[in-house]
Amino acid sequence: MHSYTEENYLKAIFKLIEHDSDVVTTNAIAEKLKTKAASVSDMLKKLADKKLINYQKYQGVSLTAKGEKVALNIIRKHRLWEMFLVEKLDFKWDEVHDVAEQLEHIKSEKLIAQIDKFLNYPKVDPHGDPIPDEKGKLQIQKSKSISNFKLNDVLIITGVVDHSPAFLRYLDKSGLALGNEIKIKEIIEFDKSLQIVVNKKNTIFISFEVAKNILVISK
Amino acid sequence: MHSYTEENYLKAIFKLIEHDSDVVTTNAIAEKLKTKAASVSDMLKKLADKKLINYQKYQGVSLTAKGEKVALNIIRKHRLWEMFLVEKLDFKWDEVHDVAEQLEHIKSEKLIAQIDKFLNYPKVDPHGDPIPDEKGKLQIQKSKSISNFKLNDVLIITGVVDHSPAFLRYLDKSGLALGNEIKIKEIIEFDKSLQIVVNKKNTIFISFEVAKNILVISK
DNA sequence: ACAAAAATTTAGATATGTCTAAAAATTAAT
DNA sequence: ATTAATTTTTAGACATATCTAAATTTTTGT
Repeated sequence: MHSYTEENYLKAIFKLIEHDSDVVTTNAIAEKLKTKAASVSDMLKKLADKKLINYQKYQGVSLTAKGEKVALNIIRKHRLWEMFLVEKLDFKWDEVHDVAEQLEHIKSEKLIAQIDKFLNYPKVDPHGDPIPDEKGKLQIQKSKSISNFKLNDVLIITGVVDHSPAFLRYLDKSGLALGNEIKIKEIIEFDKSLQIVVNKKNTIFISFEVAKNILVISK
Repeated sequence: MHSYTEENYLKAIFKLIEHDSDVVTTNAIAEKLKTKAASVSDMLKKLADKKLINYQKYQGVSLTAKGEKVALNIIRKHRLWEMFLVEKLDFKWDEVHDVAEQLEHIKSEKLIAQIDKFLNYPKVDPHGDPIPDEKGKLQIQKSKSISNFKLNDVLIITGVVDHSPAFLRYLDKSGLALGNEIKIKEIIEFDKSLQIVVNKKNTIFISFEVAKNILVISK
């Protein structure tokens, strides 16, 4: 079995690789886990010994098949727990992260299988992130951020990039939720900020920064 | 905040005091936690420094008010999680212990409050053990084991002393469940084993050892 | 291509929790 | 009441995971 800490390192590496390059640097991991590069070096050595990562000194790391399996399992558990908290225990989507960070390390095959069943096998979590299946299969997200679209495009909100409570609360306040339809009404050339119509009703302004952090698909 | 290990020590001390004497010995704790007396001594020093236990070398330990509060909170979480597993996730009563041992250490006030609400504020767990309230108030169990009663007494099963899967599965197999009515039909003098009628239907034999481990109240 | 800057690793410490073996204190027995 | 047995504690190690500071490697800039 893997320690709490090892699991967190594998998850961090997976997430850093997922969106960006194919290799992760020591510093990037240190920043993500709020620890120091020296500590990361130590742990990388340990994970490499266990064949969970591909690691050569100074050359960055990637996950082995074995390491990726562990990471995906943790992510599966994290996202199912988030779903459970929101769907069954009335948590808001900006409140679930820290608790799910703890729950994801509970070791019990049956527990997570039953949670999955109890939730009726959800495909995405409350932030629109896909939930890997028992085998670690992850559905590819085909959504892009709003900033990739053009005037008059009609889109459906499917997810968020930033998961911070501050950002999620801003979306709540602005009436932007998963599943909402938005239409790009105006694009300000100067700062790339946008005017959008939400659910054919309310017109609001969002900055380029916000637009980059909202994931959508064409309607 | 207290570490996972500290919480387990406090819970163990509480449980050892609960039924037996007013002071616990180092060896008793070591046996309960499956560790060595030397390790216990080290930890007791630490817990005493934090004012969670009353401890004088060689004289055994008891919990301070502060330590008892922590212990009761862990027990509350453990029992609520057990209830959740049985009621909502179709776990059997002999399957919940190990998972609840992990879940009880999750740190989130809101989480446990919501689980409590979701279960509609249960008073006892699947084994009939009382669930402490948010303030740590524990309802006193007035039940005794079957072995304390006499011929022709009619009783209701309210709990179990032994929580081992082996014992619980034996009860399932014998048709003995919480809430069942039993009548003492015969007491064998030689070995104190009993013949009992369950729910006015089935007559079964149970050993004195089993009788000691089933808690009941008079009907 | 070489020096300077940045990133990464190693060395040596610290903190937690565990262990074995030895020492000390308590309890039991004659 | 003194010895023997048992229990408990201390001393010294070990494993995990972390840190700071120093050393090393890689990357960048001219």
